[in-house]
Amino acid sequence: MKETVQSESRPRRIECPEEAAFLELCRTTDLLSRRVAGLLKTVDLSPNQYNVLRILRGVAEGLPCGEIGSRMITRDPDITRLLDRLEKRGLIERWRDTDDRRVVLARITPEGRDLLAGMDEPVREAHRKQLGHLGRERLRALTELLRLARRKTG
Amino acid sequence: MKETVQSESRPRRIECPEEAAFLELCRTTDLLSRRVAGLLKTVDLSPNQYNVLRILRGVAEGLPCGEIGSRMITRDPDITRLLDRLEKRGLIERWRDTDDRRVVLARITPEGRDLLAGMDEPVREAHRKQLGHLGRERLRALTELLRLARRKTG
DNA sequence: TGGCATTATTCGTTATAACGACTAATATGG
DNA sequence: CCATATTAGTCGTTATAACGAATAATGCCA
Repeated sequence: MKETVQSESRPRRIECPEEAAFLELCRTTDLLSRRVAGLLKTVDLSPNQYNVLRILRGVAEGLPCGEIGSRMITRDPDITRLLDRLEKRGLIERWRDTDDRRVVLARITPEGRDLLAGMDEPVREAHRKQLGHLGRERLRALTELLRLARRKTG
Repeated sequence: MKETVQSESRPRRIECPEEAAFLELCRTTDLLSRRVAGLLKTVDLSPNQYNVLRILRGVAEGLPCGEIGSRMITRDPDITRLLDRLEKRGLIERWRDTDDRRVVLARITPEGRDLLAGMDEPVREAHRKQLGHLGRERLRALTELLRLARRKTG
């Protein structure tokens, strides 16, 4: 006879498919991110700093701080400090917009661009090593499913 | 004529499929995790603490600290402190194994179990809201792809 | 012009992750 | 029995995310 009420031989949680997907998502992202984080650490960049730089690399004219914040879902004060650190290292620069003098624009510097460029190949290589075995078709499917997952997030 | 060497009208990085998948992975996990993190904060649990509790819930007999650490890819000293906090709140308990007296086993307490149980429905609900629109078939495909992605991680 | 909204900043706070170096207790194998 | 490995723990450190409250500068609108 079993001990107590809830000690079924296997107190298995029934997992709904959404939860299962979420868990796999976390595990996978965690695993993959660790390697990238390791790479970034060799050049003293936090994942968030790296993200900001990559965002800015895509926008030659520069971006308002608030815009960066909203892309990263990070609050203004935290963005300010994040940018402070990057600016101190000369990886970005900030200047006040001439039109609307409330906004401060941030732009990646050539130094920042170089730093990123140096990471491009190692990062890509890491991704290939970690995901390459899926093959082109599955990668495409995965990417598409993820995009779809975010699409209509309630 | 364009300004400088690298100012193609769109300095678009060519993205390899692995990298594209990785980025989608990060974005999606980030988005979904935030909501869960918000839920957890209402009961003062960090995502990691929540993870430990969930791991322990699955193992009635308890688990050695080192085993927890390796499942979470976290170092021993950090696990110790993580468990400290949980033990202080009475959510887990630790005791020395009788066989191998070096190992300390951790087990979730009824209080911990209750706390988790209280979160089960809200968490699941959140997942359903965020991923339900994919539908059963796509969820299954996504889960499977992710599992596959981790399988042979180089 | 005055009042309100927007944008960014400054300051302070807390919790946490992550890392390194070291110690203590116990096991194991020669 | 001794040397070494294993398992946890202790201590200290740093960086960071995340949050709240408040301020400054500017734009906008009535």
